[in-house]
Amino acid sequence: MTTQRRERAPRQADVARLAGVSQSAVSRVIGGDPEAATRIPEDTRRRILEAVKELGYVPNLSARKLRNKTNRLLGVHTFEPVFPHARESFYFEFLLGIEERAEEIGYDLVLFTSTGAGDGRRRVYRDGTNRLNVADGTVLLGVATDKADLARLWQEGYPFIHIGRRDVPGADIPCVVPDYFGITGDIAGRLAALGHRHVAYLREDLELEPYEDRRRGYADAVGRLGLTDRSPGFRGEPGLDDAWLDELARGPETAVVSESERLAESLLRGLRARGRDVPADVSVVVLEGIGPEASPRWEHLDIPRKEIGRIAIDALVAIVDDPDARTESLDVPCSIVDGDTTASARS
Amino acid sequence: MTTQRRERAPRQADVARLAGVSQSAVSRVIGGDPEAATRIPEDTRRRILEAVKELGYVPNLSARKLRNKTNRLLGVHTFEPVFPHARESFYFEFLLGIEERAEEIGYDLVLFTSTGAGDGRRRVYRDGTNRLNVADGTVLLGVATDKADLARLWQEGYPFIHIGRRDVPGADIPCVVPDYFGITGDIAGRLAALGHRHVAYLREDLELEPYEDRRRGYADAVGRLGLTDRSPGFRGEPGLDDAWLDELARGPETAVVSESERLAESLLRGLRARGRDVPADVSVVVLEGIGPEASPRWEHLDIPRKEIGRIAIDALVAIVDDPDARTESLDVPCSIVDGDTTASARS
DNA sequence: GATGCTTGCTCATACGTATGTGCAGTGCGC
DNA sequence: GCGCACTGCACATACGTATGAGCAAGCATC
Repeated sequence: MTTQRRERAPRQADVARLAGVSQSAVSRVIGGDPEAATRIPEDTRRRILEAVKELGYVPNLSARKLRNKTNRLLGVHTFEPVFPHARESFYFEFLLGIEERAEEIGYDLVLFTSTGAGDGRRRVYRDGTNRLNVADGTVLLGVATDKADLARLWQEGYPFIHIGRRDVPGADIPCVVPDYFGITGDIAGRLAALGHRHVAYLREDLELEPYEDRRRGYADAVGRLGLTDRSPGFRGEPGLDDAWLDELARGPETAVVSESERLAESLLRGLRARGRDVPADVSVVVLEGIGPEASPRWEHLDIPRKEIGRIAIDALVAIVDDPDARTESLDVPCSIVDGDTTASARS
Repeated sequence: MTTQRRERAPRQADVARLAGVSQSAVSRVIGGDPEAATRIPEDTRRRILEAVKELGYVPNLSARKLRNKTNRLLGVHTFEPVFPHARESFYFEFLLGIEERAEEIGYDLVLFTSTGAGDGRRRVYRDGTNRLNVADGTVLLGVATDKADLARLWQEGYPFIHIGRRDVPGADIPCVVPDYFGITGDIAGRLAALGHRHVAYLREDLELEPYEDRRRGYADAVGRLGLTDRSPGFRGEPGLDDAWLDELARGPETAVVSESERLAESLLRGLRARGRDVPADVSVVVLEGIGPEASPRWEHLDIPRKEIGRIAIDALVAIVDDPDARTESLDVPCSIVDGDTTASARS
């Protein structure tokens, strides 16, 4: 092994010349092709490996990928900045799972992170070029998903999977998604089991797919369980106003499902201002992962993010291995974290 | 543009067939080769671009890189986890500068982030393969730099630059480094200008390159300015003990340079316990970027991290463009942030 | 001693792109 | 009516790797 800095990277042909064999012999030894490797005797094999060391040969990944169509490199692309802190704590656990699983199965990870447009949004395509294709496949994340990019990736046949459900007309985007539909149904069921018959729903002013699933799951359960909900949120109106708080304080409702901690907090303030409390008069469940430091200890939905990250990698690898395999969206069960904000219905 | 999902990615040859030209004509139109493009009439050009749209052609980056040896992709590799929060705030600004500058000059960024070894350290090589070589060059960061990796990259001739000085015997690693030597000299100069003649130095128990530079810069200035320093830190002993605090409280020293805020804080406590205060009796300057919320407002060293990130990209691109250009380490001037912890020497 | 199997390789080719060279056709000058 | 420059492409090749096919030598078998 020379300590000289090289002028040109050596290729297999150089190794071959030094070892006195052909380039293909080198390739077989390097690649560890198991069937053919046995046909190369230990002696030749050693000569080749010595030449590799001597020249400091390192395989050219681009050539490999061109030939093999595979790299053992998986990408992670976020449609919004990863570096900025704001959303980071939310995505952190996904990334942990992704990283963990990728390493377990011997894939390397690259994180794509350039901003093509000037608007801070991450885009996949930059003047007609798909940067992702240096990796065998990519996990996509982020609320600000660019659907045009998604559609194009799908149409292009590039192997990818999206964390969180995203619908694109005409394409069926492979996703791994928290089972919001099921868990909001379970939450309604739990409230019903506590004796609550009149319930309400607090809706955020956002029309993203994850919210749709929660709303459908809740509505489905309300119907199935014969509950009554006359809240604005249930009818499709976001927010929480004084008129509705007045009505809630007077009315028969004994339980509320809130799409966010923020809404739940103003609900709590509003109720207390009207002489009512949680959970004595009204039970509250929050549909969002919230930190352990929250007060009160909201009963809430927990998304198994790390697990989802791991599942995303497995699903992606399946797609990479067989691009024709139709991958349906994968639902991952969520759980309910007990808190201090639910109780039996007052009789 | 068909909305069908494709079986196989179209190549330039497919586009050429559809447009009734040769593959090379397609390449010239796509690549925008300016000299040759003029020789292709608008009509043919349009036919080709239409075929590109029709087939949804996207260039193959691996083939391009194999042929061109360039991607317009730059890598960022951290020798320690990026995702975990601990060190993040420190590296955050570097990354901002890197990202900003890369975008300005039309390069895309990929962040390498797999852990080869089980010890959580990021390594560049994974069973003899250098993952970085999917990018044209890479910016390396992190305190836990693996010097063996660095040496191998250098020997391999791979274009890279390290943020922060790192010395490897036999190789000269291209670095962009905060000019600790210069700025600690300036700090000593500033103290001298305030009339301090007897000074002291508080040393961390770490032997990393950045600390060496600060120590050399300080020592050099002390000698040059004719100051006196009889502190353990100046002699090479780390830490701060009661014996020394007693001596400092009694002795002639009127100014202290501290390698960290942590040390400065215990210094402050020790002095106050002995009836002395900062800056009335002793001036203190801290050699580390500290948050604005610190109290007292330490006079301290400021590292222009974003600027360093930007410079790293420019230096890297220079190396990528001409691998033979010997890139000396780049010193980036630091500045002193005024605080409430220095004053003129008591007379 | 002809046949066939095994060993230990080499040869040739394909992956998709970019580019130097070449060549047929057209228009112009004389 | 011929030479010449210019236009508008096509042809061929190289980048570095992996792999199916093939081939010579050696050995065993009948």
